[in-house]
Amino acid sequence: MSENQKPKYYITTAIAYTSGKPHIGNTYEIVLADAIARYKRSKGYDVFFQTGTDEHGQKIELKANEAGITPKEFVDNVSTEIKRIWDLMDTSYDKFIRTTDADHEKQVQKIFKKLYDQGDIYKGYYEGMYCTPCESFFTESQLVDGKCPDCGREVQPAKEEAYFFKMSKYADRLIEYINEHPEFIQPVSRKNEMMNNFLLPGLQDLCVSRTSFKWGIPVDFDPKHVTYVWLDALTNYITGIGYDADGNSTEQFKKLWPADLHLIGKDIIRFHTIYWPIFLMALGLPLPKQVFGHPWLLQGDGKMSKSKGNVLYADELVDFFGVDAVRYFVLHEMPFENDGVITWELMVERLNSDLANTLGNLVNRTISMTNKYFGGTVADKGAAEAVDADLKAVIENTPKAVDEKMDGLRVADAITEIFNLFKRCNKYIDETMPWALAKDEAKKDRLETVLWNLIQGISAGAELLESFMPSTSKKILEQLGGGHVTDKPEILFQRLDLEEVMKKVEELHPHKEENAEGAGDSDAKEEAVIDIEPKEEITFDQFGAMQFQVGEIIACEEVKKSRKLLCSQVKIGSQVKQIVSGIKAHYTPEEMVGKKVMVLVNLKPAKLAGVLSEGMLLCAEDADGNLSLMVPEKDMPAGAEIC
RNA sequence: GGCGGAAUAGCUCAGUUGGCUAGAGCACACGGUUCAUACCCGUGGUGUCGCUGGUUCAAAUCCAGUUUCCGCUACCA
Repeated sequence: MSENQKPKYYITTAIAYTSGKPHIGNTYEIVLADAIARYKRSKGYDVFFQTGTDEHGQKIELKANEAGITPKEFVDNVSTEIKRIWDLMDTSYDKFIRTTDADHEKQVQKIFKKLYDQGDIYKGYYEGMYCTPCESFFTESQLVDGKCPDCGREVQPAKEEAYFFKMSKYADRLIEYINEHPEFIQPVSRKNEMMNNFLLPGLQDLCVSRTSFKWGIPVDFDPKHVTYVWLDALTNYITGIGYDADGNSTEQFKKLWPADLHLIGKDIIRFHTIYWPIFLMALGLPLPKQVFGHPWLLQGDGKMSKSKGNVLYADELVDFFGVDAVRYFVLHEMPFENDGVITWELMVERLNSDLANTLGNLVNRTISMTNKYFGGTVADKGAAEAVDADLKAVIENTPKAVDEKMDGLRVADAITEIFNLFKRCNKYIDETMPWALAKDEAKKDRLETVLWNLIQGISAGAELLESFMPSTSKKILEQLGGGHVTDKPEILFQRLDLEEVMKKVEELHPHKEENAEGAGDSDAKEEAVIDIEPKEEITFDQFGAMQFQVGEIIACEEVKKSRKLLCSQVKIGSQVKQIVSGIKAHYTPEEMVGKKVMVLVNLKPAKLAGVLSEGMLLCAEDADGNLSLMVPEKDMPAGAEIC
């Protein structure tokens, strides 16, 4: 079959945002995509697999500033690191695109212009409350008690020039498309969320330019604007394969587009199933065939947090377990719809149970017997027995079962099918008892046939494994050698002792215990360091403008309509103020009553969830969002000024 | 508040359009085996299938109500 006759398959991952080193959760996506890409290649598809990095935006501009380097230097570093990890994970991408690539930037500018010229993008005003020092717009609802959520200063109603995309124009066509293509959004449960929350209620036009930061692709006909992230990032899927907005797209583009699968995280489904299809409609391009919003891989012991030292990185896991074990884990442990969990303990358990015991030991015992009984070489002697039939049936059926699972993107289930074959091989050994056959010279042919069958079974499984654990697949096939096995079998997966692993992990990331007693204190303090974005210096007058007093909570109840709010009656001097606070998750109304707390009293009253709030209770917040009310260290009367 | 999903063995979950004694993996226990990385094979559950009611010859499965958890969203920290 020539290259041209092969059906094409274009698969992409989301491009990784270059704000920092990707953890194992981010790394999962590229491994999943790689498994699918390798599988499709094995099925005879002409696969093009694209990944890359998303490198623009205000956050990166800020991070680069902090680091004292230019944004370009910053993203060069991070992008290199990301690529290093993708390579470490043995992923077979064909193209690694960067949104700072010159040809991408040029096309984004042309796309912007084209959409503007045809009237889909128009110049309008981004209206809202503006904080001058922060150079940022906020909607009324984003304001914290009427002030800038970043710096807490006054904001002014203002409008900023911005470009918008007319989303509503294409909404009906998109609704129709989604209804006619039920496979477009995967898993299907996400389809309803998009329909009910966005499409059916009516789409808002999307702001596609910013003037508040510089690190982006300038709008060439209006250079004080930079292209806002989604128009810049999403278009990588077409610019990376040679799209040209003037109609001079490459042959490669014509062959590959539309994409067969966009593999993305569940958090960005909306952008890929609403905005991206609409951009494509506006450009007159066909829509991608499928968007799969995969679930997340989460830490077992609570939220990932750098201060807890429990962030897992792919390269670290690889140091302990090896590339294929990590690939196996993330692929096998990730269900189709629910989030998966990864911990050191689970990782060790999978490695020992599935990889070392079931698979590694199987290969090892088979090679050992082949060497022991036949000097390393066996052939099919045709001494079949009834018991062979079932093994052969499983060998024959497993590829079909894997196909079925992979067609539905059920990667974890596909791997399970392969391991069922290995388990069947182990059972076959017990059924045939080669060591017993070996004692009877008359059964030599039978023994050789058994080992031959076994090698066939394992080899079949190893071949299927190529998509998921490429180097293990290769190693097994090499060791088995199609009937002439190696005389020195290499241990594929060494069993690990959980306690020893945990000890090493402990050395690598000293775990911080929660109990705040005695000697543990210094550690606890060290981990508790929280750095927040420093705000601009203020004058004494500005400080003086805020009035803080001690307030006594005399009554408190839940705000029924909300999830987070408590409504307190706070006695301050001779008056009582009603204050609503978002602390339901941390305090019960009963606990609140009687507390004397620090109150910002001259804050402009605001309605929260329809309830009037006439001030603010001050709290300390840790890295995990736990809140603690500020109370006076000595008993003070309600109304005492805090200064 | 709106829309949707989930609740099944100690743990993680399967259970298609209602149908025979409700399943798998892991963990645990016991038995077998010795080629092998103390490995492999087999056997083992009293599970009120969240709770209450309803439809039916028959409900884990369908309907109504209820509790808890989750997702998206809104509002809001």
